[in-house]
Amino acid sequence: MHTITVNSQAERAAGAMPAGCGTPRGQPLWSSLQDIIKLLNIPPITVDESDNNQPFLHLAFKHGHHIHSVGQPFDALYLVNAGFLKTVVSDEFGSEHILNFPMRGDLIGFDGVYRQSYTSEAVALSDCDLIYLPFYRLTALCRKHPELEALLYGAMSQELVRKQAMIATRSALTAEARVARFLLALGERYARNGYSSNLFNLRMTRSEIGSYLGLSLETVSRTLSALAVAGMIDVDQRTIRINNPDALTALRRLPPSASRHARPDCSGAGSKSAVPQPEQLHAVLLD
Amino acid sequence: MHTITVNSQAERAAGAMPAGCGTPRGQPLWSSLQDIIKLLNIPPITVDESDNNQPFLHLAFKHGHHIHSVGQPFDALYLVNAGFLKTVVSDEFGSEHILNFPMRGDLIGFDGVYRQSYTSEAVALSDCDLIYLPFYRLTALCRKHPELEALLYGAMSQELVRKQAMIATRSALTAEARVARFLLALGERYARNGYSSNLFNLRMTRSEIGSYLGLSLETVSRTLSALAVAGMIDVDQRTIRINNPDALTALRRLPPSASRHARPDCSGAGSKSAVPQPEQLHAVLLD
DNA sequence: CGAGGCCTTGAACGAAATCAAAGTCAGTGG
DNA sequence: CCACTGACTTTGATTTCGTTCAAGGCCTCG
Repeated sequence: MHTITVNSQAERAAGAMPAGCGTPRGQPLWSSLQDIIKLLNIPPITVDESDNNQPFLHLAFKHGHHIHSVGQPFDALYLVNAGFLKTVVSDEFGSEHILNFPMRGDLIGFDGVYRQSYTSEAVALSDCDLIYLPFYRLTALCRKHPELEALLYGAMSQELVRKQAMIATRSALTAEARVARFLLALGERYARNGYSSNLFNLRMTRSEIGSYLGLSLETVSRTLSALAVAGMIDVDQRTIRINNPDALTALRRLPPSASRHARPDCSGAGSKSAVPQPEQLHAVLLD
Repeated sequence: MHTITVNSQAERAAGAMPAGCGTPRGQPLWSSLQDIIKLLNIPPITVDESDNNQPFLHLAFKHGHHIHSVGQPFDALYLVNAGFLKTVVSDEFGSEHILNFPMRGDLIGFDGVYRQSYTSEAVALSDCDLIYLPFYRLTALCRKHPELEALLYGAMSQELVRKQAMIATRSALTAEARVARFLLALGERYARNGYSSNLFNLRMTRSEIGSYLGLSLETVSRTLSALAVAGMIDVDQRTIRINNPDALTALRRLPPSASRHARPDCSGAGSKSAVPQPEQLHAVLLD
């Protein structure tokens, strides 16, 4: 891996670099194709030496900065090497909808391929280290390496599948279930990167979680409190501890029409009192 | 174009054909690559003669039949040449969520690339004529024709952008606005295929529309009635006439939090009558 | 210490879901 | 031809989950 110093502003002004505001990092400035493949959340493959001689640039983005914005000409994907971001679309009224919270191993920018300009914006929620992947270089490599090509098609398809699942999830689950699953999914993603899946820090505000889940920030807050009261999690500011992942997994809405015959009260397992805990979670825990 | 007769069941059993239940059509049995490119809802390109000598097979699917189902091994995309379909995902409770209503020019099956098996199912809502596009053939051609490759990446990206828009739309719009836009979008798609954009037949049930829009079938029915009462459309069973596209376009929710400072009354623009149409659509028509 | 985000909690409201009951239509078979 | 069946649709009444509005508390950072 080389270690060079680049005046990013100059290079980028010259059109060799992204139009965003990222700057090259200090330490590992370049990554080989093989490094990149290993980083992806996808079964890795091996490519030959020769193609590892043209490494890809790392860019650093500070907390709060934009990686790309809506309408900006598309030229590259970004692979997250470190840090935490959000991707956002704005509707015609100006309200924002968060699409994803990318982290290490995630690719950003697929929506720009169509029409050659980004339709969403990506914002760093922490200081980030991203690998800059010019799309023409990527596709050129794909023509040489069918396995890599399969990887790229696969990654785009995966994005699609996630969005499909998101759509289905949103209209099928209650607020409680959505928040519960959000926490679980986040934990699993942290776990994939070597962190704890049970104890972690949210990097985003309640409002951002709400936007992602299609809920108001108040509902998110209330639900977190409710899950905490139920003992499934502990909440301290943005620190979350998951005490009972199984309960969170099982948390669901009384399905639209089914399970209406289920016993209406099953939360009182321990039955600490005759009081049916009226407010609490009107959800059902299926064993 | 060749005109041959094939025993589809035999060929498919031999692995040369899709596992679905489609059968080759009678008339135009094959399409050239160039035909296919022209059919796509994407700026067309031109490919040289040689690659038009290996044409793609057409398959006929009867109303109600499955093109592919969840979990079925992925091997191909389908391009709709004629007919009307729905793509559906089922959640863990068994409830179905409609993702799209593909018609002429639309591609089906991208979700299968990841994991090499379909995560959704596609069902014919009318008799259909689909072009069977084995994915390996497609990608092989893409390696030879960078423009075609761009088309394919672009089509996948477009899918992604649509889903993103869908997510944003669903949480930002009222039932009225969602139905209104659904009708407009459907009309435009018919128009692209040479039909009227103002007078057409819904090919799907209220329930399916509801599933697509994240609404109950009752809400869809009520909303159609309300739009009709408001004079924006006429509804006769599944026949829809759009009388006032502009009104439908302008129909929207009072934005969640924004525009609360906007004048609360701005519908009286044209002010055809002093009567504020009390119940009707409590929506706002922005000029 | 003060200001401004961010978060929590309560109360009331409201959009759409759910429940319920007719009504319409196409196709079937007597 | 017409009654019958079953799927689809409409409409009404009621319920409910989540939003909106409101107020106060907490934490951070300058």
